[in-house]
Amino acid sequence: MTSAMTTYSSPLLRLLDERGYIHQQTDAAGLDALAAKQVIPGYIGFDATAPSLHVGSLVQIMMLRRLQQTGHKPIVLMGGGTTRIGDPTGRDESRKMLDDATIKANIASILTVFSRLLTFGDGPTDAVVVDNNDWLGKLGYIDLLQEVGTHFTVNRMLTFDSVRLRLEREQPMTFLEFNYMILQGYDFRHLANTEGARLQMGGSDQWGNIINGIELGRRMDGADLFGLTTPLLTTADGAKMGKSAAGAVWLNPDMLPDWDFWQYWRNADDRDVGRFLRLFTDLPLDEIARLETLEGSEINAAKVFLANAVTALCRGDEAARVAEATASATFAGGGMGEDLPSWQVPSEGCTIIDALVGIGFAASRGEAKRLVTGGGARLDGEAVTDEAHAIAPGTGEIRLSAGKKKHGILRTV
RNA sequence: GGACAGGUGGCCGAGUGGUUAAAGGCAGCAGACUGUAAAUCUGCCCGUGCAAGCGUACGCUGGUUCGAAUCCAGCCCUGUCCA
Repeated sequence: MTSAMTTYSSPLLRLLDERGYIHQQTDAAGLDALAAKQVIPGYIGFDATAPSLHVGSLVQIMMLRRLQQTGHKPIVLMGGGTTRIGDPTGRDESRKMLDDATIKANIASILTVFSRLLTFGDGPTDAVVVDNNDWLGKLGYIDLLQEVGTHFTVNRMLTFDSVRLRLEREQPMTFLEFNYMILQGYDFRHLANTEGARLQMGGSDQWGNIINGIELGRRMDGADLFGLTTPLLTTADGAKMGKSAAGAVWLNPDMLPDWDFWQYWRNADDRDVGRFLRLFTDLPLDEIARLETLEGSEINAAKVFLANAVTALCRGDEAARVAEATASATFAGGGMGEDLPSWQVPSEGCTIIDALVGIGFAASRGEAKRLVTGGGARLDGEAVTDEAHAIAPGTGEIRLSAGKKKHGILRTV
């Protein structure tokens, strides 16, 4: 842990420190000195279990961005190989295995977001992408045991949280999963040799895995490697970041509409605003300091700024602009914006229940009925409590609301 | 391979023949209060239906019974201990 008193000489660590990225470091002074005198290739590994990362990974991506902003070289490590095993960290049960084609497709999809946040290329500080399947896939079992296995003791592996917790809860851990940390450690050593990587970053839950890599590099090559972790991001009310009502807050637009992405940030807890602005935007610190002292309804201005900035970064300026316009039309004006979800009412008309299900505000007809009965459904701002309430065709665009925050457009033409 | 314990709704966890669509908690949704915040209070929380009801559901497959999440058999999976 770093204290606020720490002063760094390198722009990299100063920036990371000021903006709240640092949780633990293996050798703060050593890394600071190195960062002050040379370009540091640093990497973070990402899982390929889904076609998109969600906002829980955004801190990590932003760290790579900060690395590049301060003149260093980000390496994006896609876990094509390790995903075939499955990281046991933080999981109380094994997860299902993915086939190679799915993993490949996931990686391609995940990478689309990175291109917005990082500059890729061949230059000394340009970001590069590597896939650990390229080297782990080639490693034979005997080679692995001989090369890497001798540097790990089971005694120590058993003390790792990822293993220990599983055992304590009497949950199964397969031998396959048990090997995850060995392979992940090997990644660092490999990247140090092939890409000159000196720094691995990650969430605080990756601390153990990172240490393994540093240790392995030291033992096998005498390399001097560094590790740095971010605090585990939870929202102010204690929930893990990245989950919302509808599920995960995905970074890819095809998995979550811009409007919902924008709303996620707009609805942030008061207490999170300053922290999020520091982590997820490039706004200068004195400006953030000003915004986060806003109180009462004024803090909403800061939330709008946050939503705009993060959406622009991950989805593009246009997406942010449209979402904000939609929000001000919808919430302030009581009207409708172009970004709201919409649904075409069938030509013969339908009931409000059909519309709620059709537009996706209710998962089943029963749920829609409960919503109506509970007084949470509104048409053009008027509460509708009659389940049979009909929506006639040919009455133009009607604003359908479910609760305070979900709004959509019914087209009846 | 053996002994023992266990597999319940998104999660945790009661339930050991009918009153059980299954206690309680968490998460979630809605209402009130607010600022599209938090906290608090209230209601809801398998599907379908206006409803009565019907259909699904307690690891899987069979069986006993008027009736099974609950009893029996076989199988699958997990844990602990033993070989």
